[in-house]
Amino acid sequence: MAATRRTYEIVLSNIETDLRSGAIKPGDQLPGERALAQTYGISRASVREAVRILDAMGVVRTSSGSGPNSGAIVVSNPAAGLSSAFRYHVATRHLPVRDIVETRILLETWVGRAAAQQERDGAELDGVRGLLAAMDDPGLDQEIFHVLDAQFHVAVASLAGNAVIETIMVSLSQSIRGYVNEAVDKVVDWEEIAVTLRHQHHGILDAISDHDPDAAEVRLREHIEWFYHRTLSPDPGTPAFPEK
Amino acid sequence: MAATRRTYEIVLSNIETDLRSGAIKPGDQLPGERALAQTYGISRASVREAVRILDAMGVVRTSSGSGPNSGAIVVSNPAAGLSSAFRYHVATRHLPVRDIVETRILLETWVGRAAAQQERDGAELDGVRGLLAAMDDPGLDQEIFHVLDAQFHVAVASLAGNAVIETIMVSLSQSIRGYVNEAVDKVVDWEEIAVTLRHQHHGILDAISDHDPDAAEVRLREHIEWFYHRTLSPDPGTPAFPEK
DNA sequence: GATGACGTGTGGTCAGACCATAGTAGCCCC
DNA sequence: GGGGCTACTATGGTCTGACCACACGTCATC
Repeated sequence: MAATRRTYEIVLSNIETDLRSGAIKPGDQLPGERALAQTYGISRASVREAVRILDAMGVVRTSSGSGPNSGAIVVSNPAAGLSSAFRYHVATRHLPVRDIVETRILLETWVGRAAAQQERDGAELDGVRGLLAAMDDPGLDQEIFHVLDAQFHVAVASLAGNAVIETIMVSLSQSIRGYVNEAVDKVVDWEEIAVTLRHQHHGILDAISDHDPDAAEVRLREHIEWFYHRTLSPDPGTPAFPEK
Repeated sequence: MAATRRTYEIVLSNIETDLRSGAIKPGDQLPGERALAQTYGISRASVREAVRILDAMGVVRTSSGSGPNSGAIVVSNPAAGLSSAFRYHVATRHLPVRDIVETRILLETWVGRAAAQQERDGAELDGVRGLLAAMDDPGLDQEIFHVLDAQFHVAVASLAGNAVIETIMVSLSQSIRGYVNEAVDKVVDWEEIAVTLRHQHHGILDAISDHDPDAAEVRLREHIEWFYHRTLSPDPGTPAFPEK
């Protein structure tokens, strides 16, 4: 059975080939399901199964209606597919949360070092500073805080200039989002934690701004490890999330 | 439209919840499509779309027939889902091959250092040595060489003991497999390249065996960079693969 | 020019039919 | 009792057709 090619794979491999050759690219509208079914001589249901997979992988987004924004539009959203995959496999315990955090530390510290070593004009960090300023609002809703926090890490990652590492970082962060939210809901001293996080963020951005890669690395490592121990690993003996 | 929950997502979220809670785990057989459709009060087609996604993510594998091995069986194959996602997004040029190689270098050197620092009994590297011995066969088919090469890297990664990094490494490697194969088919001095690769592999394993993380890191970096320059980047001006 | 109605093509979902596959149970023979 | 064969059943895989909601574009009317 594994050796038999599924019908929907015809669509998948053709679309991958077209993406690769540049015949279709992000922003383009694919032919409709009925048209693709006719083109490949298969049923519309098989086309739909292929499109479902592409949708889950972040390659297309679909919407009904008519006009140029309808149907399957090619997009570039790798973090969608990757974070889903990570999430399922965390749930199966095949990818332990502890390993995810360790991987995040590796990637984030690399990103911090790289960002600290980049030449840049003074205005380039203004967007990041704006994020930190928004996060410094003491009355900020906890959920918004986390959204901004994620945006801060993405912004730092994009400074480093490696799209793959940025994507993996985002995906890993999103894959444990649910567990983190649950853990944060249980802590009694969220305000105290937020104060420390804000302080750590500023330290990280200062290190990058000051072109100090060693400080950036140390501070990012401390930041992630500290938050991990305060939330996902409060007690070494009582994991609140899938562990092997 | 994005705010409206798709019917198949009911199945997806329920299965993720069950995985997370341990109610189902790898090896288990899911209820049949018709049974799931009845359970959730939806059509079988919607169930199929959910199962397609899980299949693509490496969470289930499906086969027809009857008995305990039929239907959708839960598996743990994260590299399947991740490498597909990477591959599509390399094809869209959103994830440049150059960034993938840089990420591989970061992960492989980390793995090499970690493996070199692990305590182990002498027999633990025998499997890896066996791989290198197999690769040293001068008459080895090129395709088999690459299979063994990939196994070598996986074996080194598993020595380091981080399942997430190992999975990402495998996925990244697989995502550019096609481009590498095409590039290798074009080189005229494959035998010369293979001799160098064999030499590099032995050096890497020696460094790990000798508990020398610095040497392991240096040799892994050289190994990947050298191969990249000899194959995927022969001429800086003529990329043979999607680049931005 | 603005608004509303209509038509068309889109994806989303459902139901049903049929096929190939893989196991299991039952029956028959040695 | 064991082995082989057949029939049955449940499985996924694929196809067909129907219907719905949606979004746009066109045309007619004010």
